[in-house]
Amino acid sequence: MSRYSAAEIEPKWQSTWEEAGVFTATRDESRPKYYVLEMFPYPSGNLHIGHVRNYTMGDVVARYKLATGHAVLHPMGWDAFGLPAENAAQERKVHPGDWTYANIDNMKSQFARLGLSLDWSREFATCDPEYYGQQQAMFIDFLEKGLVYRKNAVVNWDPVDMTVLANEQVEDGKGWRSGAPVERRELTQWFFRISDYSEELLDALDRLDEWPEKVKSMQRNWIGKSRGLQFAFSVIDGPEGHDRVEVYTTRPDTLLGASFIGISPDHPLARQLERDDADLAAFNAECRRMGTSEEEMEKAEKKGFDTGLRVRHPFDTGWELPVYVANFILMDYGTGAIFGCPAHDPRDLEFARKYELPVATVFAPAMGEEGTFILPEDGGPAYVPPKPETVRYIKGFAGDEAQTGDQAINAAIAFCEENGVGHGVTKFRLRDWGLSRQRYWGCPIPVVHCDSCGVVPEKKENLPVELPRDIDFDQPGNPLDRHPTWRDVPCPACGASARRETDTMDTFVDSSWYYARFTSPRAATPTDETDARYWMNVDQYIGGVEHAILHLLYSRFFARAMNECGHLPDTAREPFDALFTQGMVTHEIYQTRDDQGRPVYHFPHEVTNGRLADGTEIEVIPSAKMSKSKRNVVDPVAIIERFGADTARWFVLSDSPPDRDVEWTDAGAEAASKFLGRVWRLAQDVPGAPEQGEGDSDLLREMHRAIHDVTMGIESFGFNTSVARLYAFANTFAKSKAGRAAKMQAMRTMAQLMAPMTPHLAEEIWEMLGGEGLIAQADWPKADEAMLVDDTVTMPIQINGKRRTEIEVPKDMDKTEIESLALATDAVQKALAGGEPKKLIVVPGRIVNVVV
RNA sequence: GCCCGAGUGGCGGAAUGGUAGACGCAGGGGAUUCAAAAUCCCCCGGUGGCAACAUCGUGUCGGUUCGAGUCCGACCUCGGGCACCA
Repeated sequence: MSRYSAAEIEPKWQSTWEEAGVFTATRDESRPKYYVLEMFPYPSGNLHIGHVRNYTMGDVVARYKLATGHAVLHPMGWDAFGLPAENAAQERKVHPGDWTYANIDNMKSQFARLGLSLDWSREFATCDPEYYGQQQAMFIDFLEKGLVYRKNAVVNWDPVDMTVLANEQVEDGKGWRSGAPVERRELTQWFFRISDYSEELLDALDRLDEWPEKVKSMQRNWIGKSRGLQFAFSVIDGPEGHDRVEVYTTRPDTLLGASFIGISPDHPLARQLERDDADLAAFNAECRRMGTSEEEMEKAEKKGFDTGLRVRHPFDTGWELPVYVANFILMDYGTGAIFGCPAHDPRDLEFARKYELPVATVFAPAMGEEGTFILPEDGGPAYVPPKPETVRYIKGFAGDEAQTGDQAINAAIAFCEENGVGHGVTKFRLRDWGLSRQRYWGCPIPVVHCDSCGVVPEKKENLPVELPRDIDFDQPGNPLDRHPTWRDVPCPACGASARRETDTMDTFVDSSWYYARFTSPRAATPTDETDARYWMNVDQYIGGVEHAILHLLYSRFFARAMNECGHLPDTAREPFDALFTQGMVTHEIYQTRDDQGRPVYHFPHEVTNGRLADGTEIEVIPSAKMSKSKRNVVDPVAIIERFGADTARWFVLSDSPPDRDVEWTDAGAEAASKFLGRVWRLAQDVPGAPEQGEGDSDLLREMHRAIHDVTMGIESFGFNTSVARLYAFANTFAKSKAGRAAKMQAMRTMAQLMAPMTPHLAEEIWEMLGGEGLIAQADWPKADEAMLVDDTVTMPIQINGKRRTEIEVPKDMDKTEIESLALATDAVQKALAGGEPKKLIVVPGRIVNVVV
């Protein structure tokens, strides 16, 4: 008997599939189409095990859909622009393009060994001029439609390296390379008007039935629709032009609990006041030294600066409130100014206690529900019940004394509108999408700055605006800015000498439409109408939950914007019909520190028994998402070399549910390999099995159940249960004494059921057992419903909810018969001790519960 | 800090509100073998018991229900996201 050798059979079938063009997607109006897409990878240089998991899952779906008669589109490409290439350029003196394409070559060869059912003829990288040229064309369309504009926005500025830093490059408020404290700097930048679509992006979530609830929930919160009151406090003796401070609040019902006004350090009033107030200027400067991330702002100690200004309460002109500049107020949200109500906001309470401001409770728990309620002014915590909860208003001014927060808010808005104090407004948290990056390795923004014409889009016939090849990273900052010739171009409008925009696009732009480009990757326009119409939408999108908000929201916006510019049909405004977020593969992080105490990370393969090769002991940080920067990644190539691709595929699908994180350990790959060997041997034995056997129908019954269960598993993304089911089927098969014909049928079916997961092994068995054609193109087996049900069923009998015994009954036995059988059992008789049951629950086919 | 998840044997996990622990790993025992590898078979949550069986048990505390891993509330721990990592 020959041994199962993945090294021999896998390349053989991979070339067979390729030669037969099995996975080339072609439009076929006679078949239902199915577009399955996994989030394309960043070409870091090597596949990691997370990729294997992600792409194997997509492959299972793609192969299954092919077997069920669909025209399948399953493409692959590269999310190839981005920071790591520039980091490599600085650290290793390689050109970002060379580095990227070399990585792509390497990863593509690793991909090939996994035997994925990908249509490689559609491959592209986002850094291909052909791709980003089309992106530039769309940018110009967006510009004409008013979907893009320029405004000022702050960035993290490293004053030593003289460069803009990504949030990731800011550590504890300092630049990661220079160690210099980061400053906020304002630059004129390009923005997409995604906020114009807030309402639509929010409403459409309700119709995304095949998206995970958690993702929709995160997007809803991110979009952040709120109803509130916008009104103004009048400033007493304020500086010229600042006699009012506009405030937005979602809790106008707490107006009588107001204790101070807080404005952002970037608020126009704060900027005005700091001109004549050195202390305030210093305070604002300190606030501006913080990084730009919301997380950093929220975690920072809450600080304020009393401007000395006072404002009048809108309900009582004699009531004056102090105006503080506070470091936790975002200029980007609302009006950049708030009123603080310490009794009902933990952050305001912390602030009020720190600066000894008054605390006044507006509402308390409803009558009879006070419990151990302590007034915030008496040292209790801020009282923030859910808005639908009924509370008792102590300092209410609209509506009943007892009402819900929601009712009170509505009543307060109505009251204020009637009395001329502001008006109700709906606001969204979602901000416009800043796409400018002051970097080289991205898609150039195709506009020209002309002294007489202003900002002028490049002519479409001049696209793509290609990145210059001759650049250097010897100095920090954007090489495009200091390139000797690239910037100098004639104005597309007047022909006078002008300057190219040197900002490039956020890489999220690249990944916001690649799914559409895959439908016609070589088209001379961004998309081809016929192809887009046929293939869109993506029927199943698969990727990491870390993309739950930004990438998916941006893509949803982009599809709408593309639709409005005629690049996608109306039906594709919502581009992903179904979404599956697979869990991450996690691994421990191994770290040492450099001479300045900064962390240095090490790959798992560099670590043996907690030490590096030179004997340095490493710190172990608990498992976290695998990431290039933390180096906690595992090389799947080593596993493929040792066991083969099928084993790697089988292993990543088994055990953990696909949507849950899995911690990578070496244990188990061995077991997967053993199992595949076992199936192989079982298949080899089939032709030699005796013609006549016993239990043919039992084996076939089990086969039909396996078909049913494995199919359900695949359709519901429960690949781990499909795998478990196949283990069980293999166990049954191994024990079966059935005759040759039954075994043949069962084994061919097993191969088919395994084919989406272990396609090479499946083809080999299929061929060995005389299957017709390629298993990759064979029709998916169908379960015979009649074979799925048992004639008898085991019913557990509970006494007071605890299982005590069981009875075996015909599956359609009626309730009263089951009742009498159950009551007759020894356990029930003993429990009843001659008495009557208090209650008897019989769920036919499921359970009997006797309450005594 | 805010938003979203997840917690079940030694381990990964299974379980339409209905027998908790399927399947796999590790472990133990056995068969085969001169021996080993490979393979095959059996056992395998804790406690008590020779056993039958009893009892406890799904992060913690409380609730709903005839019945809760599953539903509700509070908390703890871990993970993801927080707009320039991708």
